[in-house]
Amino acid sequence: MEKTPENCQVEDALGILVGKWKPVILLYLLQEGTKRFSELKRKMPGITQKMLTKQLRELEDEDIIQRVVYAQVPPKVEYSMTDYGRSLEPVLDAMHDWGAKHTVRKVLKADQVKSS
Amino acid sequence: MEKTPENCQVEDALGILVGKWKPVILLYLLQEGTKRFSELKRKMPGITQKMLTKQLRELEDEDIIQRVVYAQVPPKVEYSMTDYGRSLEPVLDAMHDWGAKHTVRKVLKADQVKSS
DNA sequence: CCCCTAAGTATCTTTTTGTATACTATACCA
DNA sequence: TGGTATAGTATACAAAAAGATACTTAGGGG
Repeated sequence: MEKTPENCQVEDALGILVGKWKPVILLYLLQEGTKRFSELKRKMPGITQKMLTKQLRELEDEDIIQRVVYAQVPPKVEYSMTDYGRSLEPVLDAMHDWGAKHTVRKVLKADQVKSS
Repeated sequence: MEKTPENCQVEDALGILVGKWKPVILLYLLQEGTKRFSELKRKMPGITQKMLTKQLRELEDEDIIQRVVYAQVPPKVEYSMTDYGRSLEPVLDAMHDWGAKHTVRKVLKADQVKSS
């Protein structure tokens, strides 16, 4: 597909990735596989239950992740990437690579300020 | 740099790209080069002056774009990508590619619903 | 009986984003 | 003398995202 501003598919990917916690959730699921709700929560101190639930629901609604509920008490719910979700990996990779360089640059800039 | 959730540089790129109009602005500047404020505004019917100004300022603060003011009346201000900004191109490409496939998929899904 | 756990809901408040509208400066043109 | 154009700022307001806190459900352990 042609890549013009009028025809901006960038927004679609952006729409899925935007959310304070979504990238982190996706990286966890991509790299560490299936995770329970409580495991994700423990990994992200600072997130509230409501927020985690909301982000997971949104990702599930987009078919990026899969939610499996076990009928037991206390509840057990597992989340994992769908095949479709895994197709986002190149995007996350590109962002990560850019971010890594960006971080280096920020450090250099901060350095310049200090030594001036 | 290692790619782990704890070390999430994805957010940096995301932080720069998020904003209702930023991806479109960047695609315009990347693909069509230097643009005046009013040209960008005309290209994006629906954006308010305040919003366009704000998005441009934020991109400028991140050194993604460059702002050149000509001392004349009526005012003339030109915006263009910085070299650093151009380094975002792979990210935008990855997102665009994904978005293009995603669009196709959405169409197929809508189709399934109709034929069921 | 009461408390614990896991994975949530339900409300309410705050913060962040975005929209709408009006206003400014100043050279040039008729 | 008054209108036009450009690139804004100021102010008020609406909507969306995020955060804080309390409540729920039901089985198992003490």
